[in-house]
Parts: sequence; C-alpha cells; structure tokens
Amino acid sequence: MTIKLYNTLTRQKETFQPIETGKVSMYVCGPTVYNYIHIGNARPPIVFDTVRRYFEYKGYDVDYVLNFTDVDDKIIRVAKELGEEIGEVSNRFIQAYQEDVQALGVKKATHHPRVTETMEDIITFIDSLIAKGFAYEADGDVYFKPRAFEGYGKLSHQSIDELRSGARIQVGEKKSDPLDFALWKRAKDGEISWDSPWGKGRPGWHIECSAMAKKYLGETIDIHAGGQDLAFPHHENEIAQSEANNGKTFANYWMHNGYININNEKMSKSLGNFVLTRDLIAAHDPQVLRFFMLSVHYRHPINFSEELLEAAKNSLDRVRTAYENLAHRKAASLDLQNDTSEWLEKISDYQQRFEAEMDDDFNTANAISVLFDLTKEANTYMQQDQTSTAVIEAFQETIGLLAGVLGIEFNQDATLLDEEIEALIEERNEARKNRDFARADAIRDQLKDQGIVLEDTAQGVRWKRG
RNA sequence: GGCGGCAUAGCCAAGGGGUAAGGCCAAGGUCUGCAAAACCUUUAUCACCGGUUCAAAUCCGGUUGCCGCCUCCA
Repeated sequence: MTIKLYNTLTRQKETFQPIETGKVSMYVCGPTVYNYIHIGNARPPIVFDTVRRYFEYKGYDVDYVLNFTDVDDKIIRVAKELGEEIGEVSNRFIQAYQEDVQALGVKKATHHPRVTETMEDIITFIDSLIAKGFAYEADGDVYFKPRAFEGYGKLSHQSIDELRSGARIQVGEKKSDPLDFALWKRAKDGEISWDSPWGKGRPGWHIECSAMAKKYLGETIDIHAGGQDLAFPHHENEIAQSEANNGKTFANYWMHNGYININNEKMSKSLGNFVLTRDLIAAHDPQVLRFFMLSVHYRHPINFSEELLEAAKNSLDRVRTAYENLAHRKAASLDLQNDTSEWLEKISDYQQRFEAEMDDDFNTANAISVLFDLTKEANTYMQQDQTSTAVIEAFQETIGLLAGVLGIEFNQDATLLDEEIEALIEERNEARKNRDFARADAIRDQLKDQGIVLEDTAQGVRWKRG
C-alpha cells in the first residue's frame, strides 16, 4: 500500500511519490532557542517523528532535518537580560530541547543545523537572490520582494493584494513595499553580527530554512513540515526564496500540524496559557503525553487538560498491561501446533489494519484503535486455559512493534526482584495454601507500599511495579 | 475584510452517501479466598433549518456558536 498524505499546497490528500525511490527527505522547522518549550511546541517534533518512524517502518530511508534558530531578536534580548553571550543562551536551550524531546521518544534528526553554523550558505543565498533581482539592499538591510515572485501566496492560498492590507512596516525598516520581508538585518550597535557584502548584520528569520534545506537536502525536498502557524508567512516566504533562487519546486508536500489548546484557545507564549514540557514530563510519564498527542489526528486541534492526560494514561495502561501480561503468560505457554496458524493470521490482519490507517494520512487515532482491538484479542486469547508460546509471542511482538511505530516503548527488561521480596511472595503463597488470608493480604499490602503489585492468576503470581 | 478549521454519547475521539470505530468514566455480571487483571452486558441518530437522493452524520444552501492565520508564534 502506498502512503497518502494531506498536502497543504493542494489542500488534498495525495499519494506520496518520493523523489528518489525508497528515500524520503524531510525538513521540519525547529525551535527558536530562547526559552524552554511548552507542550504546543512539542507537538510538531512528536507528530513528525511519528511520520518519520512510519516511513522507516515501511522501509524508507529517511533523511530528517530539524534546525535550531540560534540567533534572532528574542535570543539577543534574553541574553542581554541575563548578561550572557547569546551562545550560552542558545546552547542551554538547545540542550534543554533535546532532553525534553528525547524523553518524549523523539529520535534525533539526521541533521540538526544551526543558523550560526550556516552563515556562509545564507549569505551566498541572499547574494544570489539580489543578483537575480528578487531582493535588494537598503542601508545595510536586505529585503526580498514577494511581488517579484510569481507564485507568492500559493501555500496559504492568499492573493498578494489581500495580503497587502495586513502587511506593515515597523519603525526602522527601509522596505520599499510593505510586503517585503528581511533577508538580512543590519546590526545595531554592539549587537552580535557577521560580516557580509552588505556590512555587519545577521539573517532574517525565513532565509535560514531555505539555506539549510538546500544545504542538507538539496533544491527539492519531499516533505516540509511544521506547525500550522508557520504556513504563513514563514513557509510561504521559504517557498518564495527557494523557488526564486533555485528555479525548482522547493518541497513536494507540505504538512502542518494543529495546535494544542487550553480551554479551547491556542496555547501561546503571548497569551501566557502554556504548560512547559519539562514540568509536565517531570510530573507525568512522558510516554503518556506522547500517546495523548497521537490519540488525535495531527491536523486537528487538541485541547489540553490534566483530566484528559489522566484518561490517556488509563488508556495506555490497558495496552501496556496486556503487553506485560503476555510476557508473564509466555512462561506458562506450551508448544502447541494445532490452532496456531489461525491466530497468527489474525494477528497479522491487525497489523495490516494498522498499516492501512497509517497509510491514510498518518491517522494515528485510528491506528491506536486498531492497537486496542489487538489488545482485546490478546486478552481474550489469554482467557484460554492453554496458550501457545508462538501465539503469545506473536501478540507481544506485534503489540510492541506497532506501539514502537508510534514511538511508545514498553519496558522489556523487567528488573528482577530482590531476594527479600521474592521470599515474601513465597511466604504469601504458603499462607494462601494454608488459607491464612490475613497473613497473605498483609504481605500483599506490605509489598504494595514498596511499589510491587501482586496479581494472582491461574498461571501463578504475577507482579508489576505500580 | 481575505483565507481556513471545528460542532458526533458524561468525557476524549474516528468516520464523512447505505444505515454510528475505539478509548476513558459509570453501572450490572463472570472469574477470584479477597483483590487485581481480563472477559461479557448496558449507554448517541451525529449544533439547527431547508434542499438533493431510493438512501445524508456524511453532499448542497443557509443559520447559530467556537477557534485559527493574515509578516513574533509550533
């Protein structure tokens, strides 16, 4: 089956057609590193990491670039406030970003370029745009002229004249048209700067992505992605810069994720209604947060609340518990041959259903529902007196594999209990045999206080860390 | 003003012409010494109005409400 994905450019689901067979090049706009990320900022890395994982699951070789904007007005401001170098600020928050996102099960990108390390390419890019007549220098600033680029507005589906009413010129800018946007900003006194043909300065916001995408992925990439709010103006401007300069389609597919809302309103720094990712993963299982985000289609908004997170935790526990129970049940299973193939076929059907949902524009909400169906099937199978090792293993492997595609990992290595606890469990078994339930329950309560939960099953005592 | 999205059970959420997936919560039941886990059962006609159709939650028109983008934003 081929993968279909919704392309913002055409406003349609399209069959994914890679530029190069078996390969996918993806560029995802990363953070401006001047503070800790909130959970809204965590959605794109999670969503597109899942997209990446699914492509890899399907056998594609994915070249995945996620950049860091490590110089801009806000970073300069924060550095000034703290009396630090901007490098100190950006390094600290890049580090923090990596930690947060790693906790959420996000794989490292193939490349994590930074603006400050791409300066030469950026300057060359701007120079070339000026040479081609798409940009002009004005008193140390350089501006891009959207009016010179024919396709301007094609991503956000806005006509250039409609946009005009919203455009504005800020104090100190030397644009000749309100629509023009900065490629290069002349340095103010004492501000960090780089030498360029137009004097000391630093890049504007949009040009970095055009330059980095070209540097690491080439002139045409398969997928360019980011949050919905980047579609305009950021991505629109990237298209204009890249296509004006390279004369080629910049990205074949554009993907945009929806927002995280609080009380039905967009979470944003300016509204002050945000929850920091760090704070949340300190208080909750980060996998639950990831699972929560994937339980809604990536293009739809998600309303955030502690209650919803709690519900997500209970949901995920259902799958996790089944996975752990399968591990326990494996020991008591037999090398049965009779009805095995029928079950294995059934399990494989669930996997195919999962794939069909993911193939359809990465419908993780439906993919998760298939995972639940598979979980129920496994639980039902375990109701039987006799179970086949092969079937139990297939259930466990498939649940682990599909959850893994979503970036959810279940604990494989149940650490052994220490001897003291083992002895207590044994003592309790004896007590139960002797129908000394008071003693048995006392031991169970004692272990519970130590975080060990005991469950009596037909196949013996099952324990887990609660 | 321009462009766009959303409205489905107590809650979350898929579906998007053929008669409502899945999860959470709740209640009842089975199993269990008790629990836990699990399984079974119960719970909606899809914001409203009108139209197209043999058939509409799904298409079209309109109404209401909410949200987003329109040069800081994921």
